[in-house]
Amino acid sequence: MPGRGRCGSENRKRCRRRSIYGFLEPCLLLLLHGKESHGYQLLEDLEKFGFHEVPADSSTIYRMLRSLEERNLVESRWNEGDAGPARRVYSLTDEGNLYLKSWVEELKKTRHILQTFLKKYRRHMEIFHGEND
Amino acid sequence: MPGRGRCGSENRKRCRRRSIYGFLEPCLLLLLHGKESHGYQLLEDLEKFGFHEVPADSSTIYRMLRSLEERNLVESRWNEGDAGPARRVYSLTDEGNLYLKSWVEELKKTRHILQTFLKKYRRHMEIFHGEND
DNA sequence: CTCATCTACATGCAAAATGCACATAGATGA
DNA sequence: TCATCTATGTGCATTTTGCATGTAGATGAG
Repeated sequence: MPGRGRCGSENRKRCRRRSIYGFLEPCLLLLLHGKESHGYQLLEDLEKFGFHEVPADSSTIYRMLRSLEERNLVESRWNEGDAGPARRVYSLTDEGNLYLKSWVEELKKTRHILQTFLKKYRRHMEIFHGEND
Repeated sequence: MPGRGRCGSENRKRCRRRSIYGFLEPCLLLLLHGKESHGYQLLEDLEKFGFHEVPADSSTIYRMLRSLEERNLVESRWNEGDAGPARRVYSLTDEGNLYLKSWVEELKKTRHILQTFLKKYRRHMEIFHGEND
């Protein structure tokens, strides 16, 4: 069931996200690495990264895939052979592979900044409250 | 010199960010933890987190601080005593302190997802190319 | 056969975040 | 006097994204 809310509780509207921005993009690229797939499948496979909630709406995923295709990072073909409605099957291009690689470098830096932040916070807590977490 | 470009090279326009979304918010809160400060100072102090480029424009920082104040997470007063132009000095409220704490929990989850992603990528590289990174 | 449901993809719209250009204004020193 | 630095802010356009909704073939129950 795609298109469901992402923010946990019911009637909250448009809550702040507080997660990695555009992280959907490298996730899709990595899922497509060495294994072609289609939007609806990718939506389900995103779970594998350990999100508590799906990090994006289905519409966002379809749009992201089209955006990747416009930038020649993935390519698509129609698969009408199998059961069910036709699917647009995406696969990674060589360029997309390189792009994924650059994303990984970026995410390593992000991890480092995150470490710095959390270390800094812990130090603060030790000084101000004698707590540690 | 605030207001400079953020994307490294010169003529590129509006490049994709590929970093943590809204990460500015917890950074500002942590910088204000136990030490009041003003926008222009905070802009410089952001370096301490190890960013390669400042993660936000000065206008974004000032707007973010106002937004935090509207949500009662920080409070401000005017400091006109010292040298130079008047500064709006912000300090963390109790509520803001709790909010920072919740941000930290969120960022720990983010760190975990990031680890999962990078591990998954490394595994792929080992399988597909015999490389490891 | 009919109809609800599931799978799959897509669009329209509005809200939110944010970069860039620019405005404002006091302080400072040449 | 005037350029420059510090400091805060606004206006505008672009990008991203959630939510609602549309379309359409496939599938199974009745």
